[in-house]
Amino acid sequence: MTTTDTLSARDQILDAAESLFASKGFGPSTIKEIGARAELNPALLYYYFGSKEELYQAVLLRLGEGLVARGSAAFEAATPAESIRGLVHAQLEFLRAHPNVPKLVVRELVDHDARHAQAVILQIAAGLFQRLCGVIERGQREGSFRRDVEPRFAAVSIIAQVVYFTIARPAVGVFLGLGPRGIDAATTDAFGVHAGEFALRALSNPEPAA
Amino acid sequence: MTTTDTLSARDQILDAAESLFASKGFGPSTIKEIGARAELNPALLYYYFGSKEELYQAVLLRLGEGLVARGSAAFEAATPAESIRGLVHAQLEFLRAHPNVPKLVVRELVDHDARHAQAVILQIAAGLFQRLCGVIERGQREGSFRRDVEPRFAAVSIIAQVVYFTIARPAVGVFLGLGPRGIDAATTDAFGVHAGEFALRALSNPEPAA
DNA sequence: GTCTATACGGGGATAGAC
DNA sequence: GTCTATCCCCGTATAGAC
Repeated sequence: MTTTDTLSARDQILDAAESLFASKGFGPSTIKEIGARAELNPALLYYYFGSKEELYQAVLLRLGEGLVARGSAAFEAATPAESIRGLVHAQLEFLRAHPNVPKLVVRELVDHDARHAQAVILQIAAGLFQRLCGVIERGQREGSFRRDVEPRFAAVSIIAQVVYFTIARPAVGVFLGLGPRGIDAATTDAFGVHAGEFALRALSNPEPAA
Repeated sequence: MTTTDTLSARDQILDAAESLFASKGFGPSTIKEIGARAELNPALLYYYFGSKEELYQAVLLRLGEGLVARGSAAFEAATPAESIRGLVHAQLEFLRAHPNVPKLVVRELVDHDARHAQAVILQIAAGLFQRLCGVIERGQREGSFRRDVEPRFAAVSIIAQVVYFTIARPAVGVFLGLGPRGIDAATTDAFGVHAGEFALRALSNPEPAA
């Protein structure tokens, strides 16, 4: 089982690094800690990845792959409105299930101005953002959405709600009067519904006949 | 000028630490760098603050004070709609002028689950969030805003747009087709207008007579 | 209050055995 | 491929002169 073990060791390191980078950031996470969490020798990291920084990039790359997939189903909905509801719901679900994703991406944004995350950002841009814009434009053509909205700004507003809620969870909990740990699954679901409807009301055409 | 020099040294350290923590994060910022940027001996840091962590807390505390002030004027507008427009504009202006603020706060959220930022979060909650909720509720009572919206969720959605746009600037630039550095002042202003109108359309009552 | 000098630990990374 | 041992630098923090 040499091959299996090889893959497994590499993945063990990636898993350990992902959770450590997500919880502590790049700088404070140490090679020795990553090795310990992976239950492997820290020196293996250099065998597989060459350096701590290259390991970091590999983690980001692997993360980006799973991110787009989850939202894709939403774009097959019949109406633009359903697509948007589905997308918000799917993204919120995904981010809740994988809290490392937004943490790592946002950390990369503020820590390194996204220098290591260009590939991930392009993935998201092509896989989610552009398609969301397409859905909005379709709604505008079909007359259900108002035309005096810049589709790309609207897409930013939609994504912003989901991402902010996830990232700023401790602050949002305090804002809502629930305490820094007070956001539960029910609140998250309720906010997901709100975010979708909020966006749809902002987009909906007051004169559907126009 | 002993007193002046004393204050000035302390503030020089705070200024240097603020910009360094904002640009590199807490972990990677070193005592020696902070001293160098402040043009003072690194050992002074311990004289004034006791430790690197206590210095960090002092930076966060000082930052929180200026944050609320800028938005406060908006709450004196005549109508809820004007308050929301004014708040979005003022916050976007403030965040653009002080890019350290969102960076440090978000960094603290993801790095330490906001453990060091509790005081700042409470400040924002009391000084901005609650008042924003109050404005929304007033609009609902007066009939200009629809009543089937949870005011606190709506407030989160409003803040989310502004914060996300600021924090995720490199990603948003790519999304908009402008490149990672492509967001200029005009785009920021345009988005600010959009964000305000987006929220107001989502809130506005379709049957103003109700 | 401000500086110099230094202790001390822990960091990333490498050499080389197996 | 995996491990042991270790180098060397740089980090925080302190002691003590001025």
